[in-house]
Amino acid sequence: MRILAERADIIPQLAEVFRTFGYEGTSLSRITERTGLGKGSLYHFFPGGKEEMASAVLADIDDWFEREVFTPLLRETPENGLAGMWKAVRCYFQSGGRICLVGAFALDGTRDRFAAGIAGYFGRWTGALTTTLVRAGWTDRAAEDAARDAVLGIQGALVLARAMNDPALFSGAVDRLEARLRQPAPSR
Amino acid sequence: MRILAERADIIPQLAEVFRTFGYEGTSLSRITERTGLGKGSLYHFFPGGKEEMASAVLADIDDWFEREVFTPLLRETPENGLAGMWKAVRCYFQSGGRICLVGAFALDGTRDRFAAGIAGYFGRWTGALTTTLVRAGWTDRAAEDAARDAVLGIQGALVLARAMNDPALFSGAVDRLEARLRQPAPSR
DNA sequence: TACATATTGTACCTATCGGTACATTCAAGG
DNA sequence: CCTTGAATGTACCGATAGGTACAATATGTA
Repeated sequence: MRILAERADIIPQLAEVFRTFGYEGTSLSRITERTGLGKGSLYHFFPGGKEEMASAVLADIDDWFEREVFTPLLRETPENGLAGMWKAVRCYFQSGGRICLVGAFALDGTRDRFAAGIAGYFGRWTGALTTTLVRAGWTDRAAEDAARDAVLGIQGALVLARAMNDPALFSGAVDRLEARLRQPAPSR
Repeated sequence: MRILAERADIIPQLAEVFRTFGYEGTSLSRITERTGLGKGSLYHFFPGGKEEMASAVLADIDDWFEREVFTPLLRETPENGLAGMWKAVRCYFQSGGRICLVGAFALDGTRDRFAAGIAGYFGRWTGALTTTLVRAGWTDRAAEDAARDAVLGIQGALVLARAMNDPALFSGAVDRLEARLRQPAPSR
């Protein structure tokens, strides 16, 4: 067994730091402070420095969603896939207590640095959700709109919940988003 | 007439810098570069430095929404108030080409610095919108939920549009949000 | 024109930024 | 053991961060 750190162990801690302070607000000294790892270790695991650290975090998030959300959405029945997605979303974002790092990075200049990863994450999410809704009987157009509205609703709920410092706001919004995707043919 | 700068002239330029780089990513040198004003002028108008600059920008945004959105919402007929809000939203966010600084600040550590202002902005927005919907015949509960969903939808649409680098995505989402508020009694 | 005030440019300060170099320590395999 | 390579701590680098001090300049008014 290893006592020393492994790259994979560090990534969740890095993610928390970036989530807390944003990309620009995250300094190496803050990373050291939160992870207990000096620059020596940090640059050993991530020779590309801060940018590679953030990149690794994004890739890790991407993997998690691919495994826990996107793939189930496409492989299981639409009902199970959707149920799994909402459960995963509530769990991952800790009922509104944790923000989406990908969304946060998208808003400022950090986006340019990770444009491909950010667009890929949201593209595959809305894509998988659209496909699922079509399989559930929605028309192509309605499914695409509804998928975007769901994903964007989650992001907006995270913004609003954090702005108002009220995580319950996230839970309530997610309940309504989930309900909206359950009616097979949209009434509007 | 004055040739030298006035505080009010600087604020929109400051807003653009903060929008582009975020609070932490905005350095004094970048502000100087974009505004053409040296540290002398900057600290003359904003003795509190960067924090006061961002604070002034937030207050300016707040004023604009108060004047152009919240007040009309409460003073005019619900139909006119709502129509005005959607027009103002499309215009202000430049059809998805411009993000909401208040929402961006809410997501990272910057929130703690401006917590009151950020919560106030979103609180007054959802509050005015709730009141308007009640006046339009919605039940209290449905109005409150719908108001939150609309505001959060706008924020999420900005995130998604920027993430996908597709401003049209914002316009489409706003069309649907507007339509959803138009049906007096929600079908669900 | 002369004065008072508002505005601006220059020089400088300390702290910290991201990053590098490298010697040291550690764990495991032969 | 002893070697080897992964992992780490320490010291350091130039650049830039936010901020201050203050002299110089511009402006409106008497």
